[in-house]
Amino acid sequence: MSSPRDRIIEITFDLFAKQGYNSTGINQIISEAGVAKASFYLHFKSKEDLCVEFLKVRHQYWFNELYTFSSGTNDLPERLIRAFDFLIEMNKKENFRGCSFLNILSEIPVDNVKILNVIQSHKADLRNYFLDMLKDEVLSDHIYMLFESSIIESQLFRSNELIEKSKKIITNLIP
Amino acid sequence: MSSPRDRIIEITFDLFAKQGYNSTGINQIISEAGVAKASFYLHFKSKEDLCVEFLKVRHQYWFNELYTFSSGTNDLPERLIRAFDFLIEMNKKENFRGCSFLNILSEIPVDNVKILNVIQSHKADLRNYFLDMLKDEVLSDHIYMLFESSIIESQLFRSNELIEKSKKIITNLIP
Amino acid sequence: MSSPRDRIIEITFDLFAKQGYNSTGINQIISEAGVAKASFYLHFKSKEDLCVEFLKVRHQYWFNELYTFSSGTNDLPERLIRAFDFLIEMNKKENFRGCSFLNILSEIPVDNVKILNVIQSHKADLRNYFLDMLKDEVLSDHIYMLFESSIIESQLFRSNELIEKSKKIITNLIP
Amino acid sequence: MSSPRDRIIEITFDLFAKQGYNSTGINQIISEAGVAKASFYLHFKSKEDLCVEFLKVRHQYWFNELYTFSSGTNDLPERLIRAFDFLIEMNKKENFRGCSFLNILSEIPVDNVKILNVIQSHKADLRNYFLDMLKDEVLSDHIYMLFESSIIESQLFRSNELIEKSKKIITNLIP
DNA sequence: CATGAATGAGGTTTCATTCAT
DNA sequence: AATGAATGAAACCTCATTCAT
Repeated sequence: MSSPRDRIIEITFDLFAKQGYNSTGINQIISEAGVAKASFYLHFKSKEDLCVEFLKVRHQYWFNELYTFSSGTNDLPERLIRAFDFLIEMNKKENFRGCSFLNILSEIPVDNVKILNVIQSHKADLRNYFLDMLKDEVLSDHIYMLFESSIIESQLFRSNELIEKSKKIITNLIP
Repeated sequence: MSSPRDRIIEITFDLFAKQGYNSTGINQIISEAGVAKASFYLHFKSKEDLCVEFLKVRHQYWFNELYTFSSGTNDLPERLIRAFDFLIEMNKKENFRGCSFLNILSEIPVDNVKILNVIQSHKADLRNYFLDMLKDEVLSDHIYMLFESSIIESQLFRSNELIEKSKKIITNLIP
Repeated sequence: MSSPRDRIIEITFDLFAKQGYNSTGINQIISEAGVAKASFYLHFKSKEDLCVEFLKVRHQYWFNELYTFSSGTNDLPERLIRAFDFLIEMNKKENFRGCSFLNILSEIPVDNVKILNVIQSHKADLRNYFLDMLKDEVLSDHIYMLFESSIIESQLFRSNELIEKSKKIITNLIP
Repeated sequence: MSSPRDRIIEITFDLFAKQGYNSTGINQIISEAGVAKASFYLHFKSKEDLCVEFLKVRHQYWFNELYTFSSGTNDLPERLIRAFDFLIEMNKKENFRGCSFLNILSEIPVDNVKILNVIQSHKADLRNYFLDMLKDEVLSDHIYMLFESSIIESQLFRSNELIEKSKKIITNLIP
């Protein structure tokens, strides 16, 4: 059996993504991880600290999945389309729970800089992901914004409709 | 002095928009509204009910402000640009708190259909707002998605940068 | 049966005096008072608040008992002696638990002004009690200090020895 | 670098005197001493044990300082006055934190005999300090009590006023 | 229509101590 | 002799909601 710390992170990964930050209590985490409460606080200074750790793990996981999903082609438009198909895949896997980073952004007080920084950093990386591919800041940000909307609107309407529409739109945008 | 119900709604309007749904407790609401606890539950079956009411009021308010801000021109591109300028105005007024509807979407459990419906309805109206103007579903959804991203990204980065970029992009999109 | 608030105060009165401030938890108080936790916080903003309330009640009680015990004579030396006999009485009744005010003074952080003020106020009243009787500040403070020591030393040694010695001393001090 | 045990004692000496017994956690002690948790319990059976050790070290320290401060004169009244001036010096050095022994007396449960004995022993030594000087039990206990009050009242009122008053009083007491 | 007291369930965090290595 | 992870129990406090009046 894995270490308490690992079990906490594993369970947190599931619960935060599924239920959100505020709806997931320490009690549920330690209970499902089979860990004593004091053990939790041995490894994480606070729930906020756990959140930062979660976001970092999620960041790793999410980009890994994206890379894996998009690899296998060097065709630029194809790679872009695959990024959006990745969203469809994630919606299927996670039942339209949207973006953990944006969800937590909505849950934290405006002055929580520690968490905000991690979220900003994640999205900055995503912006760069598109910029690296397209080498055109206006175009890449354009697509980044369609990508972000695609996540949110599919979460809102529990549907991939606008993701599909985005795919069509960007097909026409790319030279 | 206005009725207890009105005072509750008025205060809720401020607090939910400013602090979010979960961070605003019933106690704070009734205390700032100067209303007894039981009086609150006389007018609202639950906090969820109040949330629905809040979203309806917010819906009214938000579209009124948008209409007011966009009126005064019949030029199509100009009206579109003004919609985005309205976001800048709101960010200034509400300190980059983002969209109350999307924020609450992130805060509620996935199975809360009652609230979800109100949020979906609001965003459907917004989609129609652009569709009515543009009469082209692909184009209007395209702009709708840029609009949604503009809200979220400005909330995330506490900056109007991507709103301004969107304005430039749509200028080139409109025939 | 009395109100929850009264039961809380009654139980607190016993527990704080018997066990001290830090050794008495909210859980024990509400459990012995037969009151829900939220009911406690309905009436007291915090444990610190309860402490202030306790000290005020204790202040009332203690001076009432002192007055009662010392009444029945107008002879000055006799009244003074009775004040010290009152300490013996209290030690018997409360098993040498000493002074609640001084005990709590030792338990709070140095910067807790709210509680400190109440304690200072109590002791200032006691100093004035002797000053009013003796009309001589040096003499009254002299006796006040013997009185304070009498409390503490009897608590420390679980004995009335130094109270008795103080009685002999002040008999020689009074003209 | 000194041994873990010594570092623990050194840090404890500072923290217990500054923050009190209950407000100082084992975690803070080992963290500031740079010692592992288990190493602590290797040297001390319990926090209570550490407390006993602390009181013994404090006892040594306190009397040493008192002797040092009072030496340099063989004049009896002068030596007595210096004892009270020593209190003023300690208040200055330790910011009116009072007597560690009496503070801990207030913090421990009434039935903690182990710690109680050490405190009683310290104060018995202090009583003997005055008795050895004065050879008159009534007078020495009289002054001992003024001394004890002086400590406590200066802690309570964050002022040396009653110490100064005690000095005047005892000047008149000594033949 | 209005009230304020009362609640059960849960929140996050910290305590002194022990165990396996 | 030394360690750091793990713990059960308890700390103080807040949540949305209901009840008796």
